[in-house]
Amino acid sequence: MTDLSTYAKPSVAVDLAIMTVLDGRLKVLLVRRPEGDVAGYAMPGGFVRIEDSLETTVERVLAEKVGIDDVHFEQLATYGTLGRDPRGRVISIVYLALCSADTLQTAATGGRVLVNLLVDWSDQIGGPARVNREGSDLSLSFDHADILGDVVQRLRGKLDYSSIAFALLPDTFTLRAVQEVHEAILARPLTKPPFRRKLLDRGLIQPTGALEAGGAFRPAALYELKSKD
Amino acid sequence: MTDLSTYAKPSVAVDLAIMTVLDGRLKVLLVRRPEGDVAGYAMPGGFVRIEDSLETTVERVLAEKVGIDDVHFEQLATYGTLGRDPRGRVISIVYLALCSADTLQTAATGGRVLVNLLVDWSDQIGGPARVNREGSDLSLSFDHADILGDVVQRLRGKLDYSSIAFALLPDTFTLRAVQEVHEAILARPLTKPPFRRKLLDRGLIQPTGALEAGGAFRPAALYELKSKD
DNA sequence: CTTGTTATATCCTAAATGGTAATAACTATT
DNA sequence: AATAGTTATTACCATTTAGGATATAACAAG
Repeated sequence: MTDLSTYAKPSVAVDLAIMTVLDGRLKVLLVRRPEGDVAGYAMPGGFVRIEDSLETTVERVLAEKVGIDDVHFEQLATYGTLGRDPRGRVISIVYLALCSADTLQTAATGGRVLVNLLVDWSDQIGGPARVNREGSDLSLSFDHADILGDVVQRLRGKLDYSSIAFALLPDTFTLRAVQEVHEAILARPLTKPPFRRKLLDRGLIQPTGALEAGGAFRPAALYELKSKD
Repeated sequence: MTDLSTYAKPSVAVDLAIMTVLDGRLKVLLVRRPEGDVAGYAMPGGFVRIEDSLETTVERVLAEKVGIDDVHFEQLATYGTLGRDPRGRVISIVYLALCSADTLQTAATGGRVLVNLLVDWSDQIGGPARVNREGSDLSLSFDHADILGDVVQRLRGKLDYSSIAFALLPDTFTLRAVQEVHEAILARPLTKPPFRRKLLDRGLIQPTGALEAGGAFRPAALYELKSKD
């Protein structure tokens, strides 16, 4: 290998797809870009400093730009096409961050908005995402429409064999709540009994013994994630 | 966002896990690192120049450092832990590259070696990889043992729903050859009839009409990938 | 023409899947 | 206190899928 400082270096950033499910819909948190800069709405992100790891950078963006912490996040993919950022050569490492809806709603102030995220099924290749708020579509900056399309596709693929759905739920939850999260991500209805069976057979969750409160009809049992055993 | 040139930038590299199946074993192409540098064997890689896209960099490494082209490759993950390269801050974007065994064998000259790659199953979490050649283990540079562990895990996961297995085979192949590739990657035997059925039911391949030549017993039918329809 | 070996097809069992219908449990109302 | 209304949970069935054992077919070599 050659000396590390011989050539001009690209900039490296992390971009965060911070997602949740609210009212049966998949949402993502975007920031409105300032005037005079690149137009539209974008995922929050920040540059990776030479003394920070990727994870540290993610946590810094979450804290400083979004004002939340303690959320589950995982790396998805890295985008480095030339010209994807008109201001210069930027390579973006995209992370998926998941948290419950109430946390995100409090974070959606000022230039931050929580918007609906729509991605077609279209022969399991996905395609770019569309975002809208109160009926009107918003335009996405950079290549973020393509990225968010990929993000949703990966989310759908991981749903069955990972435990990401629980990252979108509070500590205790009903089986119906889990199903609603799955339906929002997959954008299609699921039938209850097989869903319950598969979920319980996976052995990831256990009943707490408590029941859902406040409902008008028969209360559902509350479950929680098993601790690792 | 801030000005792109305010802070010192990390270096960005691509590292290639160039893999094949030979004699029923999963192999990876490594380069012996020069004396006086970081010790051990490593994946071939190169720095991402500011005027090159990630894909261009991959193709450059394949051509200049390995001497092959026209191989299937796809991005896997990005590694950016502090201290993973003792020479400086390097973020590595890891690509998986797959090609047929004969291509790789001709490339394995000089400092390049084609070695066995072993990763335990261990409760589907993977763990670090081990590599050996002619019975003796080789030591891996940097964090490449951990990376190669992740690589094999991803390879195993994608085997059933993607067409990566065919990237390891010549243009026409027998069903048995496909099964051998799967068995080498999964490191366990598979039963023939269900494997054949699932493979054919997926509709990705079609018989060419020709038969395998040179064998001592009943020749198998040759298949090829269907063109996209 | 026989034998050895592998390729391919047939069949069976068990498990997972997708769904419908019945029952249970609770709230709210009368 | 009884009843209606709604949802949670269970029971059950039909279909498909996976895994595997066995039989048959096809070719080469002697």
